[in-house]
Amino acid sequence: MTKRTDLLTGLPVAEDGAARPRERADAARNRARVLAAAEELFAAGDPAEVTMEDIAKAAGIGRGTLYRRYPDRASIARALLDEHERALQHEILRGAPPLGPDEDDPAERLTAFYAAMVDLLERHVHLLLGAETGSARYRTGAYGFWYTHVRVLTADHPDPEALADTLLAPLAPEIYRRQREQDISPDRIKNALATLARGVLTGGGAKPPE
Amino acid sequence: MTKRTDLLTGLPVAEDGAARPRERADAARNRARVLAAAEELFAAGDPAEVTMEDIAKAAGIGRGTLYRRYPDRASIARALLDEHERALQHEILRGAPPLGPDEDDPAERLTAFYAAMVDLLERHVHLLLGAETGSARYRTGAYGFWYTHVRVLTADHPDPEALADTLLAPLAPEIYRRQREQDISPDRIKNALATLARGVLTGGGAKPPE
DNA sequence: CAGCTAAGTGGACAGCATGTCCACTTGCTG
DNA sequence: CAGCAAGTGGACATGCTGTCCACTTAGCTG
Repeated sequence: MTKRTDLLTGLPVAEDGAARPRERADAARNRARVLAAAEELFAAGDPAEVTMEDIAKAAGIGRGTLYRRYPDRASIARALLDEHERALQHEILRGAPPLGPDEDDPAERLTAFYAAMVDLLERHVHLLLGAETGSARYRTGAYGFWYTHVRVLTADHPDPEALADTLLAPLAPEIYRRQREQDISPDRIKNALATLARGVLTGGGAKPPE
Repeated sequence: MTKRTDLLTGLPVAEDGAARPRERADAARNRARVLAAAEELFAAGDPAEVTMEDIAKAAGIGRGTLYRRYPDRASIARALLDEHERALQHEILRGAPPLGPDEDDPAERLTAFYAAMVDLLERHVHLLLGAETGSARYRTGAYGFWYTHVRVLTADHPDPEALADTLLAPLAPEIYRRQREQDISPDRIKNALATLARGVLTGGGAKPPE
């Protein structure tokens, strides 16, 4: 098992809550450089092509220093992404309707969730693509959160577990990029997803008469 | 631009339809070995981890020989996958209802398509995972076919282009693998997808009263 | 303010996969 | 059976990964 590290600082997590030595000034400066350089590189081209070497060079530090904090490209992207995802998660847990828990109609709440995710994707696809492509994505903490949320929203259906992954699939960053590359606007994507949400959660979906 | 090669034989495609020299016996034997070895390797572990070197070694040929026909792992997986996908495509174009063109209800035809794709996934996830993970998948000829099919089925909706990618997303091999790893049976996945198909295509989905 | 120590740094290194190249071998045809 | 194009396979150059360790430096302590 690899040692757990804090997402933002990249420092080892104190498992026992013991006081952790303060981050040194030079380390903090370099960390900031790394994040800034990485953000820029991810935005500039295909995030999947960005290497640890690129980031180290762009940040003006050595490879060893970079690896000291971040074991791979994905962890850097996640650090950059973290606060944005947290903000949305907070909205869902504590915010106002239609996103928050006081919304009564699951279809509308799912629709709002989809819309919020599209906004997140629109602003940060490059980070999401840099973070985890393919299978690794599903092992992320963030995915777990979205999964649980959708599973709860579909609780009235016979098989929420199977539905949840199905309903989250269209939010995969690769899909979003493809749609945007085809000049499909965020609003059109939101509408398509709303159709999905309402179609699945609004009474319909019963098997037609045999 | 890379030179186009035939999916099955890996030989250069004659752009002008000129007669192509017959494949030599030793070449044919090695091609068979490559495909057999690759099939086995893909099935054995994580297809994404299989390297060209592994395949060459398992097939008992040199790396140069392997690269002569197949430029990368994905093209080998596609060669193995090709006939299976073609069979399904044929069913869709010429087969009987509910998969074929004589099916009148788009919801039922989409449901049948989903079910057929789940069968394909169940049998060949390892090949699909070996073929193209992430973005490359959408540049495949096969994906284009599925896309067109779904776009036609959703033609009555205001935005079939946006919907098509959305509805295809849950069929991504990574999603399927994740669901199966969670012990969700193919049947449950088919049902979830049927919910989707019928929800979106059966009248529902209208915005609720304001 | 000087000395100490652990945190921090960066480049060297070994490992591994890729993709190309080319001298050699072999199947096929005439 | 001779000639040649197709086919073969391993060597090579390249690029990225992740680790390691000798050196540097920030910041505490007396």
